[in-house]
Amino acid sequence: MPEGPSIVILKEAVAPFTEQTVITAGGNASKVPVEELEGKKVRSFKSWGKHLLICFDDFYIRIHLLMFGSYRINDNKATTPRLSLQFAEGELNFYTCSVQLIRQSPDEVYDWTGDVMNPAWDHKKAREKLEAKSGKLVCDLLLDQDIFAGVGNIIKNEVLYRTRVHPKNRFGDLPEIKKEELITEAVNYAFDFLEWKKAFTLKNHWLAHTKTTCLRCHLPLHKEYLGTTKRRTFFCTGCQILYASANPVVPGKK
DNA sequence: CCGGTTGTTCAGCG
DNA sequence: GCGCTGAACAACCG
Repeated sequence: MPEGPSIVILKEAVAPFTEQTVITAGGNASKVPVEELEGKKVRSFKSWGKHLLICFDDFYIRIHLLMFGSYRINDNKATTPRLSLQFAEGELNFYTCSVQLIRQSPDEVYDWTGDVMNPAWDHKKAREKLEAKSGKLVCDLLLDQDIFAGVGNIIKNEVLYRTRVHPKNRFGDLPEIKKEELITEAVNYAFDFLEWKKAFTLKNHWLAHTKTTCLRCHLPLHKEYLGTTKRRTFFCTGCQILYASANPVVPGKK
């Protein structure tokens, strides 16, 4: 469930527990001293990219749902939660996720301007970070959480399709207008994703992700595992342009 | 029933 | 000590 917009939905769903005191805390997140949460008040819920932050006075809990994480609000599953918080009026359960207790303020840890869902998102800074990594492939850069925190594999595929950019372009080889579009559409698509996910219609809106035919060209879509992390990538070689490289990669050389 | 995945971390290597 | 890569991990869907 976990790209940035899904975490925003989670953050909104748990907001009613703000300023509530944890009565009992449990779970099998062995590294987290859960008993320390008991009797403490949740001051706020924040999100950064794919992280949900449960903020207390002197520390915060960082939840990352990874690929298979799930949660239940005022409900539970048969399995042991990684983290369970019981309040006077309800409970919060997180399963199969990464849980960390961090004794810092989120402001000391996170660059809010790098989160595509955050009002503090800074397009210009993203552009600078991209220029600094301009030799890398756009399919990798969109997944780079230091640049586009919250963007995941679905958003990556859809943004590349929308902007008609071939995933194997190096950022530096894109024309100026495409460089800008890539950044703009990463944010636009993330917010479209949010609205569609809330309406339970997200999948209906996929144009490339999991698709086999290009809606624009009616050509078969390619499915390849691309980039340093070899993630599933859907693209059309008819309308997603691979721009000529100013500095071609020499085979056998980096 | 099995294969595949909306993701990250870390060990091991050069 | 670094940067890179591949393995490991996980649960649910089709």
